[in-house]
Amino acid sequence: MTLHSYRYNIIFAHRNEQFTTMIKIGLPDGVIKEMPTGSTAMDVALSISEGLARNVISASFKAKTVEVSTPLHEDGDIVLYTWRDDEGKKAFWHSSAHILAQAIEETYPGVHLTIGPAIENGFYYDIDFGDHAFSDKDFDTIEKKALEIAREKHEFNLREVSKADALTYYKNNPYKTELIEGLEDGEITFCDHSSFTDLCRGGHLPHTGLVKAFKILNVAGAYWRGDEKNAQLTRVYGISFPKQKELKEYLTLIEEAKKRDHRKLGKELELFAFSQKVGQGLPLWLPKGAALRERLEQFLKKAQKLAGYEMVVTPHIGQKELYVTSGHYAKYGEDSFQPIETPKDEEEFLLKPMNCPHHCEIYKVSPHSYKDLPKRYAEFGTVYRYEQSGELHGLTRVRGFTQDDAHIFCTQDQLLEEFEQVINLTLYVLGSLGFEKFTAQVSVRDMNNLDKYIGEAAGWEEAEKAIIQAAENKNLKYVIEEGEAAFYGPKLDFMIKDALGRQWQLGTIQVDYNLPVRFDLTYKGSDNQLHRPVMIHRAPFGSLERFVALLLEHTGGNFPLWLTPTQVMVLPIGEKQEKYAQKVLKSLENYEIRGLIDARNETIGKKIREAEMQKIPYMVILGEKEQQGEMLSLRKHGGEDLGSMSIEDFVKEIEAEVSKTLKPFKSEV
RNA sequence: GCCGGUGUAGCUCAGCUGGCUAGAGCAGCUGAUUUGUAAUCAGCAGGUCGUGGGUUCGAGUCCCUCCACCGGCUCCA
Repeated sequence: MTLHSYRYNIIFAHRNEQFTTMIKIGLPDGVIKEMPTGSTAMDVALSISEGLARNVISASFKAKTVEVSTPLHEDGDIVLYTWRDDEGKKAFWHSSAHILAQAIEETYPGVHLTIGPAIENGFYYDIDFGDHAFSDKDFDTIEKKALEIAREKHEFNLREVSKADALTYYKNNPYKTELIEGLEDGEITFCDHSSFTDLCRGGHLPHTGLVKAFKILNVAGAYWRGDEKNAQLTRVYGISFPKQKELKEYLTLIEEAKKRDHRKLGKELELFAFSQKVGQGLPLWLPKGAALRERLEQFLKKAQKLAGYEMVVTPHIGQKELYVTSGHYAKYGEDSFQPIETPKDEEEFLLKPMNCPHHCEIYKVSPHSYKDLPKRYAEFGTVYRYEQSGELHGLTRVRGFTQDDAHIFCTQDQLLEEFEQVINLTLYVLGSLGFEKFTAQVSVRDMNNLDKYIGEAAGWEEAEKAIIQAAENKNLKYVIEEGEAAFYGPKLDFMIKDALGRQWQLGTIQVDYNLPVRFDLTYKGSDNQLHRPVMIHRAPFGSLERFVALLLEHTGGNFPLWLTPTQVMVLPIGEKQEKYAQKVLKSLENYEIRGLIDARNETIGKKIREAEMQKIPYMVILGEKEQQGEMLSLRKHGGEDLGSMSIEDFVKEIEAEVSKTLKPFKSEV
């Protein structure tokens, strides 16, 4: 059960804290329960839910304004927050940001504080340190100081301040002054604790003492108000917890994430590499990585063929004019494009940053009738974008990458069905690769700002309806985001959650009303008139680079069996079993099972260890026993011993395992 | 691009405040060993200490330039 509330003054209470007034609690079934004076936060929590009580560290009461999802609460009712609630965490970390600010200000007098909000995991404070370069050497001092402040159990007190008084208080701080300038009398509040005062909207712990663990995670540069034209501040990230143990758990989680970092795994599993000499952001795919890509491509090609796509191939460069026509050149600016030098300066070529203009030109090669639509052109198109150096990140952000791109040209009437087809294909792709948790995000126009969108309103409306209808028809869990549409059309993105609960955007499907106009694409309708086709961009993987990165982090390197580079490692125990090992491998290869033999003169323990580290799903161990019985002993990655079995049974085992994730694609909607 | 940090052998890392010829483990090579479910033993080889410059009697260590990487910001067709 979650209680939602908005606009309140939270006062956190310790679980043993007694309430001095009679409290009414709204229960989910609509019952209002009255708690006598003197009840503790724990009592109250217990009457709400047994399960919740264990987590209660705090409660708020005397709320000024409380709005809840179900109309159970009246003014003055209690709203309980637990450490597990988003609101509770927010208050906890918001308070911690104040403590951090105090610790820093007392250590480095003269710094300018700016803003310090709670975030999803912890909090940060943006600070102008002046000449001091705040770095990890300073963390220790500040952490100790913060915990000292916490231990003193200072109360947080919110008070209203007039604009004039606030400006006077912050006359030496240009940032706070700017913030206050944007506020009106009556909406300015200061929060005091200890000797420290900060401009603050409210929402706090009752006192600092609840913070028992405090850690500064890192520092980073951040522009004032997020604008790169503004001064750059130092952003100090921190996290805090009510228990030391929880901090430890959090740090362990971070360690876990580091182990799954695709850059680390990519190196360890010999999938890809970078070379300073080749250039930054330009990945080199090693044999195992290339094989993985190949398999992904074949997998998608097969499904796409069934879904009626045609493969096309377009060059890696195009004339500048092409991108001027498409509008991309004006939109992204020349700095994003990579020019090609030509022997004579007569023509200007650019490395291809997207495939769509090329596909539009393919569409234009011949005239089209409504009878041959939809046209679905697919290409594994490698594109180059000159990303700023600081934005490059492993395989997720590179300067050269291959999109599993396709463009569908269809009539407005076909839009709904085509959209459903694409969702169908995307779901198939995600499902086959083990992504089970996802939601869809439908991005539509900002209805208050219609000027920024091009194309006819009627078409937009239909497209937005079609997308939502398609999402409904496919039973997707979706949210509608107003104002998130691209200027040229609405879109649907899949938001997937990886194994560590991190959100990623994947498998985008976009409707485009812009390019068909810019390239003057037409088809002849049944009325013998020329009409404008609608264009759909889609890429289930997004790019192979990004997708492999995501897959690595999601699976921790344990790919689905059908995809993994080496499925089986055959391990003869001694020299005498080498021939038999060859025979076993041959039989497996006849069933299209990918295996290798490790016949080195090493102990079986060592060979197993190395196969384990390479995350190879199956290890086949062959000794004298197995050779005599024409059997094999099977070990699964992770140590599970599957005992001995015949080759045929092993093949069945693999085939069963593969078909758990990889199913044939069904093209009907 | 911006702020902060890092860069030592193929990989992971040690090398304190400047001082003999820069170390270790793994990987590699050679030899012994022919092995039963996560590291057999021994020997050998391997480094312009990211790059260029500077300070110093002396620089892996201090300073500057550039390059790359890492954490963020901004950006993401």
